[in-house]
Amino acid sequence: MLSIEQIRRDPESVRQALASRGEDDPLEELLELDARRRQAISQGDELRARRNQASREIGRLRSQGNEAPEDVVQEMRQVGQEIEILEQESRELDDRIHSILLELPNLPRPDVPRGLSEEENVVVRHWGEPKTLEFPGKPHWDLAEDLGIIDFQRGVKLSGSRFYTMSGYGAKLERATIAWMLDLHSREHGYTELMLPILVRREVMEGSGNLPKFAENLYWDEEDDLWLIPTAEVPITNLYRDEILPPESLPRYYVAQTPCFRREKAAAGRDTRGIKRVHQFNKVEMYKFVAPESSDEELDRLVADAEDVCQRLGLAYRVLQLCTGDISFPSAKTFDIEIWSAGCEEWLEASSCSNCTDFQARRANIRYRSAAGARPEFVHTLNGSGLALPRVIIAILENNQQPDGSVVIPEALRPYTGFDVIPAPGS
RNA sequence: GGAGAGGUGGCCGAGUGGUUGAAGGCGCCGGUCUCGAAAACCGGUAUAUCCGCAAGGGUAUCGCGGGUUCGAAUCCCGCUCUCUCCGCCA
Repeated sequence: MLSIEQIRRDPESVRQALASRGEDDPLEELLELDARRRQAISQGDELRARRNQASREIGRLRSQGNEAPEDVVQEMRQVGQEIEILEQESRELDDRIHSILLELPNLPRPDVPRGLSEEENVVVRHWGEPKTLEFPGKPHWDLAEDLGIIDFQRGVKLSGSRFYTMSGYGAKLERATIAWMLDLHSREHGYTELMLPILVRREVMEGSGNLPKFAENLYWDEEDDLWLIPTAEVPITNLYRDEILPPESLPRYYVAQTPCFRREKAAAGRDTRGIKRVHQFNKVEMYKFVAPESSDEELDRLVADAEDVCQRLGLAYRVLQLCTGDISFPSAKTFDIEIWSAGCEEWLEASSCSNCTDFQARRANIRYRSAAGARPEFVHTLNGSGLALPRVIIAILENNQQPDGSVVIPEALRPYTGFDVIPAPGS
């Protein structure tokens, strides 16, 4: 959520920042509502001050055994009604302001490349040589099906399109990759591992920015009003909701593996083959709560931690800085990591690392004190995949496939898989 | 799912209609004392919002929402969460 104070103080730069994202701004309406709201509050406060004073006087008289003067009581009864009207007015204005603010995205950092579509994203670096196969390689949907490790038909039988099942070597490869990534981040990069609920309350979805605007991409249980998370970012963001963290408690780094659920309504018809875009997938998510002044630097280190995963798996990748029009709703600055996959011959987005500045912290009311006695400030939050499983599995399978259809397991994963190779079909 | 108990400030805990934003204690911060520390003593210690350059002042907040009243932490109604016991259950 954007700060109404900032909008009041400097509407022009907020307007420009929103325009750089391709967003129409409602600032004029917002400012007018805000002015009216503040006026209603002032008037109400003034009346309440009068009433409090009179009530105190009545109390004093009563304690001395005297009756309250009837004209004062009458007048205060009148004042009470006026207060009620003003209260209702300011509550309504507040609701309207709040609901407008909930729909506005974060403001891009000044150093984010300007542009309205993904065409304007900037490749900031490459690592590794994109793999080319010496033989006709298969895309993973053929490869995995031939190996008998992914069953698309039976996934559809259970749950419909964009669902799949994994078995045998495939299931073990996924589990091993998750365990290895969690160990890497927790043992070597300083993250604390978490196990989290994947069903969350409505307000938790609001805190992370997924509601109210993106409801159609979420699965929802109506009876209990619980929502299936599209990423671990959602529960982690809300861990410290409505808390004031003491000094010295930042930064905090967390890592968690959860299933992620996405309806993919907006992408209907896209990427329908294979496991690149599915309704349920596993993801290892990194997350940071940091002091505002350090968030840009922390983002760079977050990206580096995600890159480390790719490097250790020997996956060639490129890092993109997303332009103003392509960063996600809560983000002020985002880097994507795309890994090369030799079968379908494309760059696959395996990680998206964002600095959400105080946007989620304001929504979820997460604050901290920089020093004992200091005024509470909103923290900055960052999130990044480290990494998203299906796409890592795609790249591992496609890049490491052999002419006979077998797949060699990356060295780093072998202690976790317990096998070095997924044997060729029929062997 | 059934029955009961309960949600007060960073924590514990008092408080059943009137100068109570809230006693007392703990914790924390500052000071006195000390070579230094401990102890003791003194003082300070919530958040949000509005007005104000500031100093300062007003208002709101005792789980949440509503009601009664000149006035609600205190009374009434609804909701919610926690705990205990029973039932069910991986």
